[in-house]
Amino acid sequence: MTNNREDYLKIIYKLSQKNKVVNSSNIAKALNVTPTSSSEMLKKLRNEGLVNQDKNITLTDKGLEMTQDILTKHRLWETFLIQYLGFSWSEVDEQAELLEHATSDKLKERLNEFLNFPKHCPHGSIIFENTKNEIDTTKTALDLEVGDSAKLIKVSQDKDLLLYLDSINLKLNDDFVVVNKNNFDGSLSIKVNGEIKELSFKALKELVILT
Amino acid sequence: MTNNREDYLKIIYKLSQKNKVVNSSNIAKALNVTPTSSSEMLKKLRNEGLVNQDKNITLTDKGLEMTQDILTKHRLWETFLIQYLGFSWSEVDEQAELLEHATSDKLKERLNEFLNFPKHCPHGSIIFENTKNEIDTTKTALDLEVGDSAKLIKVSQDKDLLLYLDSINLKLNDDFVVVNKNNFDGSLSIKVNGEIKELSFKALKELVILT
DNA sequence: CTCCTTTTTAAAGTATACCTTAATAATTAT
DNA sequence: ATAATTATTAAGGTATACTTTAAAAAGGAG
Repeated sequence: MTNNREDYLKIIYKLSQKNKVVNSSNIAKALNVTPTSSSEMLKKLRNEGLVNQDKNITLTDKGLEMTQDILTKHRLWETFLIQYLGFSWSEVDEQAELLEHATSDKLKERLNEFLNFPKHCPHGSIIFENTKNEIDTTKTALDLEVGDSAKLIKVSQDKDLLLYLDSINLKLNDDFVVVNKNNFDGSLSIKVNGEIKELSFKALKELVILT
Repeated sequence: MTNNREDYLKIIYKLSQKNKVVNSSNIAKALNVTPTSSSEMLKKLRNEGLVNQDKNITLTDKGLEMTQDILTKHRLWETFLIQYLGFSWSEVDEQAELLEHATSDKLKERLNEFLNFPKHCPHGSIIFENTKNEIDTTKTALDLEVGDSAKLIKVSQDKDLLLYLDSINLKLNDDFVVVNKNNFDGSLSIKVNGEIKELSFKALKELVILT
C-alpha cells in the first residue's frame, strides 16, 4: 500500500460522500493529475480488489476498510494538531495529510487513547472506530464551498448556538447559498432570502445540512 | 529533498559520529542497499552540495544543517512517543523514522514547544536546537575499568540492542558500578540498584556513558 | 612493484507514478 | 441519427531509486 493508493481511496470515498459522479475524470480533477494517470491507477486498484468499476467507481469492502483506517489516522492527527499544538483550522489538513501515511496501527491506537477516543475530528467528521453506530453521511456546513447551496436540516442542541442562530435569524429548513469562504478563520458568508449572514467556523460544524 | 536523501544524510552523520570510515560501501551496508546504489546516490548529493567526497565522505555545512534538522524531528517524535504514548524503547525508533519525514518546520517547532524544549531524546541523544553548546559525542562503556562508576546516558538506535536492554531491564540514566571485567571476551559485569547484570563486549561500544 | 582484494563507475534493466499525444468509446445535444 | 463533447485506453516517455553484471580504479600485502 503506497501513499498514492491511499490518496486515491480517500478521494473516491469523499466524492461519493458528496454524491458526485465517481469516475476517472473527477478523480483526476480532485487529485490534480491527468485523467490518463488516474485511469491507470484505478486499473491497479481494481486488480488489487480495492475498487469496483461499473458506471460509478465504488470501494469494495476491503477498500472501504482501508479508507476508513486512513481517514481515522488523518482525523486523529487533526485533533492532536489543533488541541495540543495550537494549529489553526486552515493549516491542519495539509500537515495531517503527511502524517496519516506515516502512522502505524499501533501509533493510531495509542494516539486515539491519548486523545481519549474522540468521536469527531475538529472539522466535525466522525472518527469511525469511536462511533460504531454513526454513519459518515451527515454533512455539516463545514463541507460547503463558495457557490454551494444547501438547506439547514439539523443543529446540535447547544443553548448558546441556538441563541446565536436566533440572533442572526437563521432557522431550520432555511435554504441558502455560500457567497464567500474566509480561509483565515474558516467562517462562511451565506445568503438567505436575499440577506447576507456570517457563520463563524465554530458554528459551522454544528449545522447539519442537505445539499 | 526526498526521504531517501534524508536517510543518506543521517547515515553519513551517524557513521562519522562512530568514527567509522564513511565511504560508499559502509553506507551501502548500513542502508542495506548495494554499493552501486549508494555510490550513485552520493554522486547526486555531491552535485547538490550536501556532501564532500575526498577519502572520507563528509557533510557540507548545508548538509549538516539539514541532517541536524532531520535528527531533531526524529528525536522530538521519540520523546513524544515514549513520554505521551507509552511506546517502549525498542519500538520507538522505527515509528519516529516514518514521522520525521512527514514533519514540517512548523510542526517541529510546535512539537518542540509542546514537549517543553527537551535537551535530549529518550535515547540520550542531544536535540540540537535546544542544546546550543553541547557536542554530540561522549565516552562509551568500552572505556570502563573495574571499580568505575558511570551513568548510562545514551544508546545507539539498534533494534536488537534495544530489545536486549529491555530484556535485562537496563534503562537510560541508570547509575552503575563495574564489578568485573572479563578479559577473555571483554564483557563487563555491572551492578545496578544492587543487581548484577552482564554486558557483552558487543553491547559496550553502543552504550554512551557519563563518568 | 606486482598481485589481490576492495571500491567505484559504467551499462542496462526493474518498478512506481507520473506525463503527453493520439485514438477509440461513450455520452449528450441538436 | 449525426455531430460535438467528454471519457477512456493505448503507446511511448520522464524521473526516482533501486537492481545486476561487468569493467576500471584504488589500496594493501608480500
